[in-house]
Amino acid sequence: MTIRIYSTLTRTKADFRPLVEGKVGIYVCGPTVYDSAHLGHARSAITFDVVRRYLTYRGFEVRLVRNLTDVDDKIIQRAHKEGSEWRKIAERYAAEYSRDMGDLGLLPPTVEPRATDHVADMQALIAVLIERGAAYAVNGDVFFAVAAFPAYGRLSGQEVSQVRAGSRIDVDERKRAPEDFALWKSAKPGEPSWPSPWGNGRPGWHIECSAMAARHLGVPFDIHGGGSDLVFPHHENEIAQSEAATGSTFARIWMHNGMIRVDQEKMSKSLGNFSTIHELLGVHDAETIRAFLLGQHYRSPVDFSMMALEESRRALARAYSTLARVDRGDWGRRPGGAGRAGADATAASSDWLEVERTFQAAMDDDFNTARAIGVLFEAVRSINRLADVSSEADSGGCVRAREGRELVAKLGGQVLGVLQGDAQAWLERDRDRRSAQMGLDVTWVEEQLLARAQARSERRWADADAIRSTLARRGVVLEDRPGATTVWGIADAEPDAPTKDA
RNA sequence: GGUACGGUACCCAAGUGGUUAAGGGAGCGGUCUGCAAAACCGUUAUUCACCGGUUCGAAUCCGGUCCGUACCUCCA
Repeated sequence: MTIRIYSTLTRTKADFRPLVEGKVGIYVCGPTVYDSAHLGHARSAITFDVVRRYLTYRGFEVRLVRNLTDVDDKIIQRAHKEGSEWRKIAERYAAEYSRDMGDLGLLPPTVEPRATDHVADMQALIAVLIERGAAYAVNGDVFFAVAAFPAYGRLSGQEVSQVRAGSRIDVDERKRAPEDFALWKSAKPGEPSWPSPWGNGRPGWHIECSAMAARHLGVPFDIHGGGSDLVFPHHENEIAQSEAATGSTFARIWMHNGMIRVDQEKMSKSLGNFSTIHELLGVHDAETIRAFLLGQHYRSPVDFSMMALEESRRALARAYSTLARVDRGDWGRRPGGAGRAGADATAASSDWLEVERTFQAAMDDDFNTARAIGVLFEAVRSINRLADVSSEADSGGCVRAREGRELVAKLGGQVLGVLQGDAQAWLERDRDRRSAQMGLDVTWVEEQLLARAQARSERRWADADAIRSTLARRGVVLEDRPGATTVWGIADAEPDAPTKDA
């Protein structure tokens, strides 16, 4: 089975054949480091983290390049506003981004190039463009001449005439045509600048990606990724610059992730409706955020809400409790559960080889993580069924359940970055976090548990139940396990009722 | 105005020509349990915004209508 990938360039899925057998080069547009990263940045990064992980799982040697734009108008503005130095701003937010991505469980990119380390590469590229007549210098600025690149607009489906009709284009007398864009900006007082053949200045935004991709992957390369809001003009301009300069294809496949929406609007800095990654990680586990994002296809817009995140948390908690159950060898408590039909279903769905094949088929189809997660949840149910009907720890059913547990952890962990690590520890962290959020006195809960255990051992059921109700009113739910042990957890909030915080 | 993408159950969501329309959340009924919880079983879309058309066959293709979102030089 071959992997099929949707390319924005062709608007269709096609079989993936890398340029070099067994190897894949990917370039993803990273952030401009002028402020904290929000969920939208996380989505893009996680999308391509999973692309990379899956291709690696399928045996490819992946080289992932994700840049940092560390010189830009917004960085300079921010520095002026804070009375700071632009390099310090860039440094601060680059470090924060790196920390956030690590916290979200992203594998570090193979290379994380910075624009300021590639100014010479950009200048060389600009020089070639001027030499070829695709760019022109005017008083220290250099512009790309869109007219010199007839294929301009192919990626976004825009026509130059229509672009020109757009009212948002800056009128700039120095440009030959309104759609031309800056490759090099002449230095202004108080702004960072580098010497160049056209005078002191700094690079335009688009040229950095062309230069860094060429430097770290060579041209052409396999996959270029980024948010769908970058299709026009950023990626369109990258193509124009790179292909006008080299005469060759730039990126073979263009992948774009969809935007995050809040109340039917795009989450963005300018609208102010964003949640930073750091804030979200204060409320939810990284894997919950990953599961939420990966629960829908990467190209679709996703509507963000705290309720939706909470649903993902519950789903993940269910999977984790199954893994933990297998780990502690909790077998055969409800032999009647599955029934005849259930037993057949179990046999069919606990064919782990088949499960892995189905998972692969989902991921092969343009990285359909939503379907892949569905496969994992079906496996979780099978594991529970097996555990329900099997009792001897060395019986076939228990062995199969353990194998299933390993498979779920392997696929989830290696490919999606969820369900990795110790299941019991995840559940405990989840409980601790939620009890803290509710302001629950854990010591008091433990005392109640002891009192109830005493009552139960004396068969004072009414007293035991009274304690259960008292705890329930505080949102604590009890689970009596085999033996004399009782574990406690936090009850799920009513779906429609807002969470009480008083 | 131009360019794309989308509208599937109570909610989220996968499915883009053909067996019972994934999965998750929520609800309800049941098994199990001292009572519970968890888990499991069953159940909640004869139907995929609406109207036409193509086809032996359509959620899926085509045309139209309505609604939503994004992009059109700040954006992941």
